[in-house]
Amino acid sequence: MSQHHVTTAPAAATPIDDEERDVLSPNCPSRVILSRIGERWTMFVILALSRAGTLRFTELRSRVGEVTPKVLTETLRALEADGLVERRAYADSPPRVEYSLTPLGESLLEPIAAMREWAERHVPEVLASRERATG
Amino acid sequence: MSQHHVTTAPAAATPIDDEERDVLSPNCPSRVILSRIGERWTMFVILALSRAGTLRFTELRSRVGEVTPKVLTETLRALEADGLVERRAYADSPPRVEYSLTPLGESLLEPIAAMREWAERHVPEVLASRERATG
DNA sequence: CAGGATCCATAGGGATACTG
DNA sequence: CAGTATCCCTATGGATCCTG
Repeated sequence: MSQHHVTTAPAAATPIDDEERDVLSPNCPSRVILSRIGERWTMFVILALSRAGTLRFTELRSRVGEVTPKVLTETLRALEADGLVERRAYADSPPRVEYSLTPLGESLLEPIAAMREWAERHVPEVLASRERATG
Repeated sequence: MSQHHVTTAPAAATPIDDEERDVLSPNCPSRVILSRIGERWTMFVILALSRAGTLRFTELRSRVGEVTPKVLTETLRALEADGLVERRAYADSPPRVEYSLTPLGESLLEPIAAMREWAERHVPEVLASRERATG
């Protein structure tokens, strides 16, 4: 993620008729979002929050059961940085922090649902095919 | 990927009210497909094939410009194993191999489109947010 | 042409232990 | 409670060179 691959062909008349090339850019919309939701715990966090509305750090953890705090924190920070999740910290003692989806995060639920539907309908075939291939 | 987490609760009245837990299974439909399309070159290959219909190995490469043959091969093999891409080899000389989407692969274009639309509409916000966060 | 074979770098994830 | 702080490991992806 630290590479830039500066495709800055300056003012030269670069014929950008093809959207194909776009897919390769680190800033390609699809890539940005797909690489984000493709990460290990992202989907879980988003779906958990979409159901619960609001969850505290430990609640989130307990729904997974296997995430280490470090990794969960990283996931949440990334989602927060992307504006998909809101982190609200209260100055209580003991500390209390609540996570929830932002409107932007909620808007993502729709394409996610489409993907899930496809997955539920077709992944059995994928798995079968995969098994045939590897044995 | 070697775990199974066989969710085959036979006849036992296992209260599978929560789909949440499912997300964690390696065989969770969503995870299967998301981790596949989340891989570095998968989307590119699928989209390229969806436009061209059929492409040879080198044609595919030239559309990317940066994939090494090894990685492209791995990507294609994975897609093939999943039944999303068809590989047709002709016994010519020089060798000729053509890749295309299977019907299953084509059916995936729909949810992908939904995701792309969301991405194109909202990723600017994500990027802006991301910039605000990291500076 | 369409890869196979090798070697290598790194990042994503994880295990553990500790703290404001 | 809600995280830090460390150390560590493997898989993914890449660079290179070679070949049926």
